[in-house]
Amino acid sequence: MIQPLVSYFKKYVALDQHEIDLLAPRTSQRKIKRRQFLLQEGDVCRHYWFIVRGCVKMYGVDKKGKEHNIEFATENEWITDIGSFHTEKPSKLYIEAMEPTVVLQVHKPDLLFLYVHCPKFDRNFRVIIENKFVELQHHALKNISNSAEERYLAFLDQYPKLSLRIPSAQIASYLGVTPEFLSKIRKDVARHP
Amino acid sequence: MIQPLVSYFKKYVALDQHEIDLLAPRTSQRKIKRRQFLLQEGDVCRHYWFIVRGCVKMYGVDKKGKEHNIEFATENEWITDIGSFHTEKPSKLYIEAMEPTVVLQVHKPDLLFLYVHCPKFDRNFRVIIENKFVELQHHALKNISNSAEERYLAFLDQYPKLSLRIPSAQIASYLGVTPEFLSKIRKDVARHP
DNA sequence: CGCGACGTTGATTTGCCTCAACGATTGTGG
DNA sequence: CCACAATCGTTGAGGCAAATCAACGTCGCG
Repeated sequence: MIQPLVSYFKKYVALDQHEIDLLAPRTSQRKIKRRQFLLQEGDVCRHYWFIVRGCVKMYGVDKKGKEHNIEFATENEWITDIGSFHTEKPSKLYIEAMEPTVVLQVHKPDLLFLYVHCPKFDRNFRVIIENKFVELQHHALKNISNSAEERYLAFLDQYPKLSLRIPSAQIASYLGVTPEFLSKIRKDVARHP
Repeated sequence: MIQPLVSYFKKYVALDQHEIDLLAPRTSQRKIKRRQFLLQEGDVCRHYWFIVRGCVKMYGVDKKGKEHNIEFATENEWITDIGSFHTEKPSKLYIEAMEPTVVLQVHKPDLLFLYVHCPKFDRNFRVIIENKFVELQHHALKNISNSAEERYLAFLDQYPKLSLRIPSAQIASYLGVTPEFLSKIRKDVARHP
């Protein structure tokens, strides 16, 4: 059942049988429907989730009630609110399924156990978060230096599959523009190839 | 000489004498003047830098030649272009001193040596990057969900010392607004307490 | 069938940018 | 020690990118 996860770690430092045996009993599979939540504002985030199948979004809600996406995750990606996970303070974020989704979740005490008993997990999760950091930094820089149209084209370029899979209003939220304005951008882009 | 760094690690998982002895010969102190660079676009980033004294900014330059700050670092903080450091591809970023600055730098082969020979460094650098990730995520979310004035006030609140230490044009660049517009914000804020 | 999710369009408004100009400092070389 | 340049913050006029608000068409689905 944790086969997707074992394959995933081969990209970093592959796990040996002993490590797989440590990991397997500390993950649990969970199925969530479209529009269900893995995390809601106010919850303390106590898990890392590995997406086996499906697609989720992570977002914050501003004082006017608008949602602002900061991260998407699909097959073979990890998602969690690292801030809340560490501090054990209530999260200000939501993680919600955009499709029927299957995750493997690792509970915080189990992850700490893995860190303590096997340094390779420290290593692997260090590299995972480094990659996430690079991606986020790239996104943050583009957001302050490029126009909305440039950001949209960059998104299509960087996440071609995702852009076909999720509603464009979700992309708009991630890019920091309104759905209406993104619609205009799409029209312009279609006109001017 | 590496005393500031040893003290720093006590915040995470403190180093024992053996680990200090591994680390010390693998750091080198470097002094850079105001406006000098630790990294320029096109360089491959081969170091982690720990700021002992001073202050640096990391930024990208857009096609119109404008600088956009994505990170500041001051005493007891690490800075590097993690993307370039990992891939060994040329960086698209600059790291420039805003004040006369003293850093301890760790060269990539030395860091890899530390990772391999002592798991505690994996652990510590995992936690360091996790904290940086949380900070960046916070910033990215604010940038798409708040007005320029709200972002400015949040910056003052989160980095009160830094906001007194660096020119406000640098803050404007970090917040994604022009210096002129930030000036107007400051006037409004001063008027309306 | 009817309802909610989704995308689109247009009219109007606004937050922020551009450009240009101007003091106030600070630094620096003659 | 002064002249001069460079940096830094500020102000104002005008313009544009993107938001707001409202309305409408289409689709998929319960």
